[in-house]
This record gives sequence, structure tokens and C-alpha cells, in this order.
Amino acid sequence: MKSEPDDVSFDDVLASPGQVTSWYGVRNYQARNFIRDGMKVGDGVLFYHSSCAVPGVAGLAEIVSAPYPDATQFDPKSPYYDPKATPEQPRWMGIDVKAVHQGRYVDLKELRSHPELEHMRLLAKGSRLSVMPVEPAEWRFIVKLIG
DNA sequence: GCCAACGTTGGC
DNA sequence: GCCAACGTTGGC
Repeated sequence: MKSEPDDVSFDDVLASPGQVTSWYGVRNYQARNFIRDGMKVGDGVLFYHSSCAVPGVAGLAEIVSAPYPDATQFDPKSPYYDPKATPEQPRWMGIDVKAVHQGRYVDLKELRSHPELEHMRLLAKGSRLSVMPVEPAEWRFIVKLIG
């Protein structure tokens, strides 16, 4: 899961009550589907910092809720407001994420240096989704790198 | 700030 | 349903 650290950093989540943050604002259908159809309590998360000086995996996190309608879609004052969404027919989903381990910051340059990770979806050309799956072998490899 | 990649929008 | 225009993402 990608977050802009200027918005919400891994440290911010660690400093939050219960080390839990509500993940909202996803407005891409493919990313929405990964949340809605692919995430469940206990799933591991690579918390990735994007659009910053040194992009990379900032820590390990975990899904701690089921997916639920992202409340910002109903709020006309929110930048994430979607006039076509209604509580009866929500369009966008959020989920709760808990920071569990910080370890070593593994930056994008290092990720790209490992042949084991060359097929990572995150590293694919043109990959822009803010939420995407990680293969089990890639997950295990990165967990070791983080330490 | 640039630009490639990609998604969405809207006229037809 | 096509596709050009436009907007966004995100690394550099």
C-alpha cells in the first residue's frame, strides 16, 4: 500500500492510537477491487512511501478490519467526495491498517537491485496503483531485507 | 518541473 | 462503442 509520507508516513501510523490508521481516498477501481475482494484481517502489508525524496518500503503493517465504505466519498467538503456515491450504493472502500514493524528502510533503488523482485508488480513499468498484491515469495524476501 | 504511463471523460 | 483530450501518478 502506497502512502505519501507528507500525508501519512509510517511514523505517523506508529504514533497513532493503537498504531492503527484508516486507509481512505482510494479512487481507482482496480485498487478498490484489491481492497474489497482481496484483503482480510491478518493480511500483511508493505507500507510504501511514494512521491517523496527517497521512495521505498518504510515498514510492515497488517490489515485489522474488514473493508468498509470510505466515508469521505459522502462528504461534499472532502477532496475525495464522489457525488455519484450514496450510503446505499457506496462506490469506494477503506480499511484499517496497523503498523507492526519498522526495521530497516528499503528504498526503491535497492528493491530494483534484487533479481528476486524483478517481477514485482510495484516495480513494473507504468505501475501506478496505490494498492496492489504482493507475491508470497516477494513478501518473504522483503521481510528478510527489512529485518 | 518534466514526462511516460495510464485512467477517465465526453463528444460523436 | 470509439477515441482524442485531459487529468493524475510518481520517479527522476
